[in-house]
Amino acid sequence: MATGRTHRPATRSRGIPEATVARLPLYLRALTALSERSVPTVSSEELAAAAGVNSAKLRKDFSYLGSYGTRGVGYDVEYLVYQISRELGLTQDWPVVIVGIGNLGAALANYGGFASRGFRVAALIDADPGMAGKPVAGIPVQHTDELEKIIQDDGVSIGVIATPAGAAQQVCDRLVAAGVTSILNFAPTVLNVPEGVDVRKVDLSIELQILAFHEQRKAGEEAAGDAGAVPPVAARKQQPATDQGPDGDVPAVMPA
Amino acid sequence: MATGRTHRPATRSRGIPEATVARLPLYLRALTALSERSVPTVSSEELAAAAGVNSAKLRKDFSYLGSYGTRGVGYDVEYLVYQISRELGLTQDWPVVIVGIGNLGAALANYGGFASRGFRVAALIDADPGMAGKPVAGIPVQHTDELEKIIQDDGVSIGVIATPAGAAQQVCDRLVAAGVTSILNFAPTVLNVPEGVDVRKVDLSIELQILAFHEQRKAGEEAAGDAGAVPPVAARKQQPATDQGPDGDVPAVMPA
DNA sequence: ATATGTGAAGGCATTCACAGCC
DNA sequence: GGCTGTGAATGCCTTCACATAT
Repeated sequence: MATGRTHRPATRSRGIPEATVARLPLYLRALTALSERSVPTVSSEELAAAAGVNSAKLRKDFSYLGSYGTRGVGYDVEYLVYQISRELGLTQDWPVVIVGIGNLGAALANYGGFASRGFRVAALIDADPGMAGKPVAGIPVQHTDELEKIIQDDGVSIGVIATPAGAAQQVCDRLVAAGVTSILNFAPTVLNVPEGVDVRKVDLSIELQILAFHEQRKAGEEAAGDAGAVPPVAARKQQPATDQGPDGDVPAVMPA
Repeated sequence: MATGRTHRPATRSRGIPEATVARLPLYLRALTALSERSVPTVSSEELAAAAGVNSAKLRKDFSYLGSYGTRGVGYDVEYLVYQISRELGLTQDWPVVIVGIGNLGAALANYGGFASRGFRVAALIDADPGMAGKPVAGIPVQHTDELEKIIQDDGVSIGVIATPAGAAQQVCDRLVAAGVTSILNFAPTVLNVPEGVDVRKVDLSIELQILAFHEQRKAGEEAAGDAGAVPPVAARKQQPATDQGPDGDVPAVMPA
């Protein structure tokens, strides 16, 4: 600790582990709920429970941000909300464009949690000329031709791709060429991007397949009958307190 | 155990690491594309590129499934498609219910990749009586009252929650009580489930916040051309913060 | 007395690099 | 020669357990 005073978040922010960054939004959500109930302080134990992680992990995570707690007491809710928001970059406004206004794109445009925290839908873009001008979630859809102009005019750096898989890479290329450096991809495709561009993907189909894998495992406890040489289970896994952790999972994906 | 070379035939359906399981769907998708183009074999290098991972990782992943490749040649596409499908449990049909047919639920119901591979939408469920009977994606929406009956009648073990955050835990409890053991949660809430139930979550807001974090870091780096040296204090966009912040403007709000 | 902050230990996952087989 | 399969090395993340602070 050495530094008894003067935290230096800027210096540390460089070294926050990815796994920790991925949990900060979770803590922030739990803290915001506490804040709305006017709870002044919270212990690592309580907050961890609310966020669905264990307390040691939470404390370690917070230690990367700085020493924001008080021993023997806990954490000041408002202060932590502010610190995490700042660390995540939510104290500024991020204009976002959504490309592909089908069912999913419309759902995203209507998603409340969007505007609520730092993000603002700057534009909705679709390739169908018939959609141009139509308002979705109160925002008029614009044609793909306008893509570059929109991004440059509004200084958009985050793009959401909700197009069919076949169009995704092309849209991605145009977004990147126009200046977007972070992409959230809902299309079931691997996107190729140049160095320096972050991509995160959300893939329904993959999530379901992972669930199916575990589901099959659960079911295959007494019926092993299937093609191939699926061997009988040798060591039965008793049902100990599976750490269950709502978390045993890795965030769906990592940046390319 | 570590001494000899435990000659064990490809019989390790048991120890597949989570990280590997999470990538199998990716490989499967790439392989399916190859299969459709009638490509007979593929090398780890090519397949890895298509899936967006590196080849050493892919080979290691496949080694957990067994020795399905041929040295000097590569992997047989059709054979691998089958093996991975089987491993993921996709050779059987998984009935799925979607609860919460708002914008998002409708988008999910319409999502093609659903039916295409092992999954079948068994029912759409919504709490709004006004929606009952209305067809979405060709499937009539049923009222929440029917939830238990549907799950039991169809033997549903996978449920998708696309309700508002406030309703998610309640829906989750009912799904679990009725027999569902795997849940895909789109609501921005931590779900509490008993042991043995798997939950995976998809959270737009969290993904955006993670992107914002990296985006902010990129922006902050532009100004600091050189790392390590003492950067100009004023160049940082970061706020001084450090003290109990009389606050400033905590962006009040939060989703649902 | 109580709860944080953190070295140290232990577990996983990724990457390396080469032996083994075609 | 070419490419897979895999021990070994490396690095990251989690968990433990306790010194430290209020």
